[in-house]
Amino acid sequence: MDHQLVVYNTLSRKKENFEPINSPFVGMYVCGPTVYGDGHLGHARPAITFDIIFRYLQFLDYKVRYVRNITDVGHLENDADEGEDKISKKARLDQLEPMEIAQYYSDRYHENMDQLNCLKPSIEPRASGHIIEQIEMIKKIIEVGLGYEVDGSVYFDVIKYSKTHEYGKLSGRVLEDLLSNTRDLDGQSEKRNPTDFALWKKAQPEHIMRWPSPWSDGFPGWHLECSAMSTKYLGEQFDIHGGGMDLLFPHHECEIAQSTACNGKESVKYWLHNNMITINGQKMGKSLGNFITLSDFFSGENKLLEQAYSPMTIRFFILQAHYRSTLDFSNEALQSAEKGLKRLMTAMDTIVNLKSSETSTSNIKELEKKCYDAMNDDFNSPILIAHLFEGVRIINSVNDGKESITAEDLTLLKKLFNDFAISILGLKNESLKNNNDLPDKLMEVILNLRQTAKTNKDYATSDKIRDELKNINIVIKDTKDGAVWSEEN
RNA sequence: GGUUUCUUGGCCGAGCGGCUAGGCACCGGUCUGCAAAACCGUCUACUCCGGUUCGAAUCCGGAAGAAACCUCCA
Repeated sequence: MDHQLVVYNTLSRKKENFEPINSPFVGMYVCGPTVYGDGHLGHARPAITFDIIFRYLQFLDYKVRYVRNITDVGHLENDADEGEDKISKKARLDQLEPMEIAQYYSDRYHENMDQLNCLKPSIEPRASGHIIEQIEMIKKIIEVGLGYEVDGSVYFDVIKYSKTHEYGKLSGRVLEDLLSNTRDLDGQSEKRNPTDFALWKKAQPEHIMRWPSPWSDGFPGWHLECSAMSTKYLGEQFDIHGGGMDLLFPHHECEIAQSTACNGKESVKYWLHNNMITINGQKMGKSLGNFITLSDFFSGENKLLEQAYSPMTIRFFILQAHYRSTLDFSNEALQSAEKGLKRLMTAMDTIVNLKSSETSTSNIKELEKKCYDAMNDDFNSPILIAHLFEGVRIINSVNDGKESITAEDLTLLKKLFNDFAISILGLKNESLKNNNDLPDKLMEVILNLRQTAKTNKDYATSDKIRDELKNINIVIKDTKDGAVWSEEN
């Protein structure tokens, strides 16, 4: 089957046919978290967005190398020289080694990602493990004359770069505007121009995270790691670079400048950006302090939450909106997502026992095509989900005997749900049926019923329960502390 | 202030010039010991004002409102 996938490229602001540089191989780099705090709902968005992109590309038989970094080198909180970085600050406050902070929060992040059923990236490089690569990159940039050193720090010369390249092409910014519109310069910058950005920063005495370099003991600038690590693992040119829209400027713009300066050519073919999750119409973010952590969602322990929401509810909620649209958080929206997901999952249980007939009242082939079309149109998961609900309607109608389906169509329908709901959208049934605790929980109910019967001296019933369980090799033994059960072979 | 984007029914959320998006909620019905589920049906839309067009939620112009980025943020 030949499916033309179309993706929206931020660089061209258009949908483009997806054609890998070196098919069937696809390289995808996504900006990961800075690990100095618990992951919140906003972090789930890119993770899930690029998870379904990863899943779908693999489903289309591409060989995908998916790289998502962990930023464990603290970025400066502000551009002033005496700025402290986020990880160091947290470490100082908690009296821990910065790497303890980074380790703790990356573990938490991974746990959340597993809960959300996000596949692990192929490579998850850490910035701190690639200091050498970053230093080499700075050397190259200085070599080509686009980096300059001032007192142990190295900056990228944006003005000079823009003479031969278009700085601002990704975010649609014009350098002159940037220069005239930059906010207050916070004084004492060593930079030649306010638009220049740091490649290497000399560490102040109190700065704990530091590495040696030809220029000073310090740390790499905050855009450099992505350029260095994407080049290392995906090559000088690769297919997809993803991340949140808030990273568009300056982060990704600077990445382009660095990589281009270094490699002499554009490195990324398709730039993909997910939109923000909002709360009361405003972006949910760390700096605004209006975020709700993923763990809070799963436990329900947050003032803003009326109840707990399972990881799959969160996943489904996010997938019900297109990744390039903002998505507004509310309890009402999450509750309807929860119900919708349940309906979908119930139908997937129903389909297993569905009976086929001579004829079909629905066109499953066409439904399948619509599902492919939805995903091929820039990963339109909400449309895909709408089509899956059409499938749900069919399943329920057939189950009710109001519609019919042939054996062939039934097989196709099962495959459709398996492919699109499970493999591509990465949904999974969280119901008890797929829960390992189920036997224990069921036996508890049965043993309680039997105990009630015994208390009522209804020994016929209590014996019947014991005998019938014995028939399926479950043995009940009455002990002083109550009944226990075990499996006999 | 600059750049970019958005404004759809009770809520969420698709839509890219003509065809019911979908989910949740509501209402009516079928089914039902009760409850739930399921099924059928119904009802609420395209911020406003102009224009292009046989025809616009969809294209163009204007107005109002909102957001993101311009500083770390997914």
